[in-house]
Amino acid sequence: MANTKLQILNSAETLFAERGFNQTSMRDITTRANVNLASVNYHFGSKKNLIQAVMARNLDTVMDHIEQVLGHNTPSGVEAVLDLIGDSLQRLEAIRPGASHVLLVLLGQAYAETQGHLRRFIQQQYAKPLEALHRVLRQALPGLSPQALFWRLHFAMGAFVFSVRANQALREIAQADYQQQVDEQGIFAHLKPFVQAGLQGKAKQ
Amino acid sequence: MANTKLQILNSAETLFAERGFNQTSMRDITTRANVNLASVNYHFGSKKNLIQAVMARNLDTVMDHIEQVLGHNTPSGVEAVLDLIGDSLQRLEAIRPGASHVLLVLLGQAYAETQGHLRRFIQQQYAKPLEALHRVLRQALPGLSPQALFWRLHFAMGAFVFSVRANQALREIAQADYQQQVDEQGIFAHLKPFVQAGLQGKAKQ
DNA sequence: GGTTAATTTAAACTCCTGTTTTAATCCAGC
DNA sequence: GCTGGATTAAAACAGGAGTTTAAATTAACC
Repeated sequence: MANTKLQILNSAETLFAERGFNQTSMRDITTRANVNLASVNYHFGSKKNLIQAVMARNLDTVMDHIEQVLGHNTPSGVEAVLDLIGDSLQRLEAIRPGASHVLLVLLGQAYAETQGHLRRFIQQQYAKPLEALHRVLRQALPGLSPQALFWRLHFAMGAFVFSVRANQALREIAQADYQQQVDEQGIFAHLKPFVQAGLQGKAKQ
Repeated sequence: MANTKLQILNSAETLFAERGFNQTSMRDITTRANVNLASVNYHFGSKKNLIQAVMARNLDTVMDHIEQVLGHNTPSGVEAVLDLIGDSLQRLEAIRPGASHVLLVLLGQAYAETQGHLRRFIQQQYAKPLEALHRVLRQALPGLSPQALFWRLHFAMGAFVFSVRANQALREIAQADYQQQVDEQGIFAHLKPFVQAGLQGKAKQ
């Protein structure tokens, strides 16, 4: 069946998001998917390829939307750009519930891993929409030098990615210390003003 | 010799910072240190304990300084708090060159790991200075609710930690794309205004 | 319906991991 | 100089990892 491939993809996606790439073995994946161990290598070639496939399935949706929107309008202002990203994630979430969380966790791991093969994969595979995003942000932040923008974008991504990565732990702490029930969107609501202010803050000196 | 323990510590520190905890095997460590494989378990008990020992050696210096300064003065304003952290890192750097970079990379990994045993270790071991830092930041940012401050602190840490974690890759990109030579302090110079603006940005709604 | 290709299966393979064991060696203190 | 605890050394251990193999099964096509 072509079902096997899909079951592997779903199983891997769930486990990757829960435990991370390295903490998830092929045996974990195939057991959960009720398929044979060797089928992963048969259908995907290697674990590395499977990781990229899981990544691509989620990121494609988001990047397609971003590319499409930026093809028509040019959002003005940092907030509009951040909203575009938020909207794209919500679109993914509508298509497959839970997928936006999964994607963010995977993204976090992709940028946190030492080797960086996933990071290269992303930058090559989605060069066009990423460049478009960079372009509108340059326009929205004319006061920043290219270097400053480069770093701030990565700081923003770091804040983003980190908050999702440590999501579970942080949510537990937040709940214990502040009796505060937090969901994914609640975190995003806190994140947006932070990133927006950080990007717009006046440059050094 | 008591030298063995120190050589292990130094070797592990270097390799952890370069490749990460999981990508560094005990054999890597002992080979580099020119000591026997079993000596790690003899002197430290386990790899997990070794990781904590490496962490503690660096974090102790920084936290001691922070605790001491906050015991005397109360810095007013976000910038002063950020400068205190920066100064503490520079102090560590003065004692052992390269150590501040190592510490930041280790911190990043500590907060990025899935299990989080290092995160718990840090929060227990350094509860007092961390609480003091939290206190002065509350005073410096009276407009933020406890919940908002909680999240922004973690966003800030994420930006911080991420930028150091992806340090090597980002520096290569920055150099290739912008002919920009960047060192550790150069990144910090970019980071400070971002975090400062992010922390001070007006809360949502 | 028989043939061929695609897929699934069970098992083994190879490599690497952290840890433990047991013997050898070192080095004080008497 | 000898004794006894501390340290180092070589080797093996036990378990888990990703991948490969070769046979069995299923599916598709003429």
